[in-house]
Amino acid sequence: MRANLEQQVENFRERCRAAGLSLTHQREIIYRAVLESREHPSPEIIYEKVKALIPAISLATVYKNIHTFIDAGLLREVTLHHGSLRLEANLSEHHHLVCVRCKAIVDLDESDVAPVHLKRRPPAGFRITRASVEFRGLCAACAKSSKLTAQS
Amino acid sequence: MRANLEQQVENFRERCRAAGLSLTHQREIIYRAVLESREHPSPEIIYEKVKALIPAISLATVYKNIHTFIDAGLLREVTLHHGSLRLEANLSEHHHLVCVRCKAIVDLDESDVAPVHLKRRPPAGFRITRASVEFRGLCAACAKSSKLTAQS
DNA sequence: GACATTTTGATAGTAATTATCGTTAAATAG
DNA sequence: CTATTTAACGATAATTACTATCAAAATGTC
Repeated sequence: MRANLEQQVENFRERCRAAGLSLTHQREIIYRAVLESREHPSPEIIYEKVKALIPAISLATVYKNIHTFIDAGLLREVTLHHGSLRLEANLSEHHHLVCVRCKAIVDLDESDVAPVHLKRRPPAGFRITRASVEFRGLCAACAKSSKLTAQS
Repeated sequence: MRANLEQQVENFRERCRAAGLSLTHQREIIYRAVLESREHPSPEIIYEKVKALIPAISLATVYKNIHTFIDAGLLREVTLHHGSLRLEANLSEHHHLVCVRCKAIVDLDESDVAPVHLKRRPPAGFRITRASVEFRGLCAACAKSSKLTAQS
């Protein structure tokens, strides 16, 4: 279940202090905008929402704080590969192992993973055509070169 | 197991003909470049590989053909959200339902999906920190407005 | 092989994101 | 509570990834 909103915001303040981040008005409004969104918003969407409350805010501030929050583990990116299109020719069912640091993708055969299935009916007429698992973690090389600072 | 390369290329030619696509030298080399890649390449990487064989090729040709191939179902994009960063504040384990057309993302609670686990040992020292399932399909609104032409 | 149609290459244009830098606000010392 | 230090902000230029345009070249068909 979803914790109550003000509680989550208080937790946010706590974690900012713990991470040595200044608590600015802009930061709290940006974080709230993501918290209150169900739709996994893009930076542009967040910018629009925040601008309704802080008309003078800069788009750059939104981007900077999004990254600050990701680095501090307060927000998470839905995909680690948003920067550039990544392709595959393997059209058979399979799964992926992704390194959160170097973004390398390794295929896992379908048979390597316990069968995936949705226990409930998908929401409101959604027609599922495919299911694949993404395992995130650190590849051997990245694990060696660094400690994991923020989960992704 | 991986079908042999020349067989896959022959299958590619077949499917191009079936889709009414001209068989150009550029197309075959681009498709081969993806086929021969283990690393789920970006358009830039493909461009570099292809340029070694066709020095005069244009980057635009690479991009156009990648999209032609995706539309024809010959290639698949690893993530549907490479165009723009998408965020979430929900840090607990959960899964996603994604519409291949409108790119909407809906959360599924961890308990809605049968437990995910890797049956074999992850390759070469990879440390997994998280596993999540992406269900792809068409949301109700998109299913109504169109037929599914290419799988993603 | 000639013609109609696609595709290609060069390049200009656009969207998303990042860097720079002077100004302002937050944190902390006194 | 004021001054000082430091971090963050806002404006905007720059960059990166991608897309559109269009004349020239290659493909497929008859």
